[in-house]
Amino acid sequence: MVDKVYISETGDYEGREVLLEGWLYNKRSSGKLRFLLVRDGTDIIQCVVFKGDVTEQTFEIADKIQQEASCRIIGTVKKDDRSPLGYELQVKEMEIIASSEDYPITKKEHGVDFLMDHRHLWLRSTRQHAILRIRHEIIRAAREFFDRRDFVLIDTPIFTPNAAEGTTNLFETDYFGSPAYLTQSGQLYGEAAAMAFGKIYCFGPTFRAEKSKTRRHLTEFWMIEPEVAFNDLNDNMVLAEEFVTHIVKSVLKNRKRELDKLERDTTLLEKVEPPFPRLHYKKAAEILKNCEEDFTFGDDFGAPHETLIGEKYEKPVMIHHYPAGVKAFYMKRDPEEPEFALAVDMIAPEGYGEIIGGSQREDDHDVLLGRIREHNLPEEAFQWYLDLRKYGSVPHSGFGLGIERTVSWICGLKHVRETIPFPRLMQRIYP
RNA sequence: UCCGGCGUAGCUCAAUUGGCAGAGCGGGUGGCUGUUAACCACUAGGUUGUAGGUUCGAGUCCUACCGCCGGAGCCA
Repeated sequence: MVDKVYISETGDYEGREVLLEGWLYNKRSSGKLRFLLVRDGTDIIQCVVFKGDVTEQTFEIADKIQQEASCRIIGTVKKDDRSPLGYELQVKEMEIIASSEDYPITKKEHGVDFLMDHRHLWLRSTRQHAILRIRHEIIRAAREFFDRRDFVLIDTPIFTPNAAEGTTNLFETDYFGSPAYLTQSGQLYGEAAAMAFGKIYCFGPTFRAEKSKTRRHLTEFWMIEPEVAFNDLNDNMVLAEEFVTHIVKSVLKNRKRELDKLERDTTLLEKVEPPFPRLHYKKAAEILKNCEEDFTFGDDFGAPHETLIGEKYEKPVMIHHYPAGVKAFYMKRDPEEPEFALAVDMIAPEGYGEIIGGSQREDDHDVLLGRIREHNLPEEAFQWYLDLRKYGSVPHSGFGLGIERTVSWICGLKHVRETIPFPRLMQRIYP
């Protein structure tokens, strides 16, 4: 009985006969030789079929097998320095499990739209493997970071009865005859959980119905949001920079191969280390003034502004104390300068823009109630949220990190659509 | 919603001033004992996004529409 092995394990079987199961990635030939590149998800191995070594039937199979046909191959593992894997398989027998007629994704380049129409098949390519393995590592490291610090994972609801910040950018669904909305953030529920458990995080999909057609936007994306009781804005920034550092270091350590595959220059990633530069909004606005970029003091920063500031530093930058008027109702204002909110955005370097948005939350019941009224929000819907300020309110803060933008930055991609297995964009909900 | 760009073979693209619609890849057939996006020869493959207009003649110029891409706003 031959051992069935994964390609990633073949190094342990040098000189031995093994059984591989996989799909044909590519095929080349030369006279009486057939070179089959076979993948099984763990890696790719070149299988060499020599006409003199196999039956006529096996050689025929090796000759005719189509791209992405599934197959079973028995052969001997041989060390070979010409192989990227270090090993290849000298084939003895093979069989086709299922054929693959006219596989649409060929070896030549394709356009993005075509590839996105075939996203279910595109996932089989090596570049997508590298990106999605890095995504996995980022998520793994993010959870590890909070788990090690004894944060409790609290899953927040996806159906919500009302909008946190107005309904225009929310997806509405029919919830047994009443409108319900897909969540745009777990934060408010995270605050309730932080009052119960002290330090928590939530991790789940979020939905924005904004008609954004840019390389940074998805309508469905994943966000990881910690919330910590008794943390002020400064604690929040320390947590954020340590968190991002842990993620970057984990990827550099555990996914070197994938970064190489993507030809990512890791020079700047290797410099990610606390402390990150911190910029008061006023200071950031001053930088923009010197850049001749169109900007009015008091406005929020647009994407070009963020890029400009982000490119001035080698590490991620944290901009804090935004004008209260441009920020959400739940953000606490600085008692020293009440025109500014205790908010912080983290801007990734190399033009990747905002990856984190966070703040210290308003913890005073009456002030918060006033804000809800100022914003014309439905007061009754926020009773439970106001309760958190009625029963033992404490200073607290948190932030949300966008997974796809983080993957995009760390992988050095120019578009977020490749960072999620099945992206949902304004113009795309297939496949 | 606004601004800009692009729609030609299954895919990626070319077609000079408006003058015979082409190449590579992929498919098919044949050849080669070490290929690395293998190579070589042959072969099939087209309502040039749609509708109208200008012209002797439109892939090319004009109008409208459709689709996609990028950017702005909004945000992670």
